[in-house]
Amino acid sequence: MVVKVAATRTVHIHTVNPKTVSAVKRRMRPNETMVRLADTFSALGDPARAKILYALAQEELCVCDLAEVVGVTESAVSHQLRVLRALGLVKYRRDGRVVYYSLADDHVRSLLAQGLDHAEERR
Amino acid sequence: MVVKVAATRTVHIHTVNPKTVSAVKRRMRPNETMVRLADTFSALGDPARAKILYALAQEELCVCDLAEVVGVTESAVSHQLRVLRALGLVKYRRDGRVVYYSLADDHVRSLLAQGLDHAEERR
DNA sequence: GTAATATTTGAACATATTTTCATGTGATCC
DNA sequence: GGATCACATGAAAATATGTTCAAATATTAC
Repeated sequence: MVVKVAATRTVHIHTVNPKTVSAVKRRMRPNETMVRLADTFSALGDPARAKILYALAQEELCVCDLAEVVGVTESAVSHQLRVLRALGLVKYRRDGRVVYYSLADDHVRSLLAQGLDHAEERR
Repeated sequence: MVVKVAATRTVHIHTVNPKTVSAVKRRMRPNETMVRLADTFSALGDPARAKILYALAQEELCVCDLAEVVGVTESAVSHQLRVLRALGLVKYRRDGRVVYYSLADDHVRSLLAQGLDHAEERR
């Protein structure tokens, strides 16, 4: 629906099913929550990071071994690990000059498993 | 470990735990699978798309109502719906000039639920 | 102390993603 | 038929993201 808001400006105020819209809006989670949700999924949404997490789902690994497993440079892995750390998805411990990373909790493990179900079920 | 591969070139051949590396590599899924996995998570990895999917997890909605719920333009929603369609995450039906979208299957619904668990559990 | 190793960091670059805006298409209403 | 509405699409613009390379930090070995 086109509505005139000034002599020269019009605006669309569409809502085909206003009741449905307000019901769904009411049930929508706060923006902050949805952004955090999206951030979590984003973390899994890059092949390198998905591989890192899948590898860590099996065993604790140090940066250089992760780089070898994933097939990218250590620097690239380190940058990715920083975002995973910031999201609280991985934790680490230092042993001498080697830093071992592992999954922060089982949430990620089950998200990965469920995502793989979907990705591997095939047409 | 730095290895000289030519008079002027050196290369790092790091592997702190070679056995672990080969074990994890052996269990790693094919690259194609991991890319598809990442693609699926990417779809959920944008706030607008996450909101769209969360809304559709409740009810079938048309494009303009989705735009209203999510708080972006219809054009933007339409573009996002195209990527969700391409990934087989949503389906749609036409009713006159209105197009109603809904979730393609329950996979996404459970991924969303599980992601929300993580996003809402606090710190 | 110096040298070497494992990792982190910063900045530049390349690439991808998202939104906007204008236009195109299909359907209904008159 | 023409006008309008709901949606889709393309290209440009604005952002964001990921990798690379060089340099910095932390730890150990000597």
